[in-house]
Amino acid sequence: MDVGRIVDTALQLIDEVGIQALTLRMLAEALDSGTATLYRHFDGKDELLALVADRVLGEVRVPAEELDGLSWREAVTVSAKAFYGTLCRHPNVLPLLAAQVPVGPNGLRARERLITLFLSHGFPLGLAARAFTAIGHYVIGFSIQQHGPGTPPPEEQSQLRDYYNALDPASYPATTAAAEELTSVPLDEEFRFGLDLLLDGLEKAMLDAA
Amino acid sequence: MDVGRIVDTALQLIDEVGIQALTLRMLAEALDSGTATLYRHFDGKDELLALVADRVLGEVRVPAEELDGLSWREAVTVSAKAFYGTLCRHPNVLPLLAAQVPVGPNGLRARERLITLFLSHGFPLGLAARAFTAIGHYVIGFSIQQHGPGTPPPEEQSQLRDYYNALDPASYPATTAAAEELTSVPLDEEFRFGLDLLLDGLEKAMLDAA
DNA sequence: ACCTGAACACCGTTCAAGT
DNA sequence: ACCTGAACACCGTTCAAGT
Repeated sequence: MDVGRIVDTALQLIDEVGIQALTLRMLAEALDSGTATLYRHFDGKDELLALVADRVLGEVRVPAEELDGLSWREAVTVSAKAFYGTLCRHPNVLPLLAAQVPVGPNGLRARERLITLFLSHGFPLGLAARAFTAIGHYVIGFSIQQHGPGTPPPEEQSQLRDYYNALDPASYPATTAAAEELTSVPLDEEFRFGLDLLLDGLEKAMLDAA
Repeated sequence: MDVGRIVDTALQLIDEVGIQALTLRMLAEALDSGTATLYRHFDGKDELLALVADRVLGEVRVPAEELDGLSWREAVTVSAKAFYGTLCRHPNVLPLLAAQVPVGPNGLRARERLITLFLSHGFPLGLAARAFTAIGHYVIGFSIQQHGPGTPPPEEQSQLRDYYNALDPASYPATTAAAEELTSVPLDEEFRFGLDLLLDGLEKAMLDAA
């Protein structure tokens, strides 16, 4: 039994039941083993979870050919969407990615690629570094807010709308007026909206720097 | 013993030891009580944590007078900085705020106020709603990334720089080149940078809509 | 009627005993 | 030398017994 299979199984279980509900006993049983055996392959639950987080980051696939010939703006959009898509496939893993700066091998590779992308399009080093950080924050922040109170996404959206609509309009005139807008916009579209805000800002920063 | 005192004490303990390390026994002892007694005031640890999260949101104070006469851009900046400042005082609470859409009374009030701010400056309803979401995502996402691997902020920044610098420059040329930029920029400045990107984008969206 | 000590089922982790 | 059953300390939660 190698670490890869343990991490794969842990990710599968987390996708099904969440981080909170994953227990080492459950994981051991799924691997036809015992909890004590697991400890021979990693140092504790926290380290295992870090491996799972990096495993998910490794799932983000942006073939270099796909970015060839694109403007930096298009290339960043493709990359951010790929990242976002992967996070949406593993919503239960999001708290792990948000809780700390990812420094596993796959996290480092992703960081390296995006900073290189900015540099290759003439961004000054400082702007490239901060652009990377801002976009990373945005994608993770957006994804984590989206997959909120545990319930499945479609249910949740309409539940949230019901909640907003049930509020007293006298106390919350703006929130109730915007209830439809806050919850009915397709999430992909809302993701694009915020991303475009950031890209508009970066475009302006590049013009100002030139 | 009222719920307010329980939540205040829980927040104090979380500020000191973190969410993971807070136990109901510890909380009960700090209140000179027993765990069973706590359950008469809330339904379980999760509900208590939701109360703590909303308690923190209630700490964000932006007096209406302070926003009088400001442009929407200035007013949003003041509000976002106040929010950010409060989150920095309670970094251990961040995972709670990121894990779900805050629907407690203080969360609702904050949402209402910011959407109203946009509306009062002529933003269309849809743009106001999405601007609120984008900025909320950004502030929480930025804050949560900033307070990463458990270690205190100053240590962490230099630790992270050492980590980046120790990488093989042949494998990670961009990351090592940007190591200084990634970790040495004052955090407040970096926060402002990303926020300004968003505000630039919103300004453009307003011009396009007009 | 209200409160709570003590117990319950279960967790992450460890280690002495097995092979 | 390697593996692991069984135990340890402790968790969130519950309830029957006290006041």
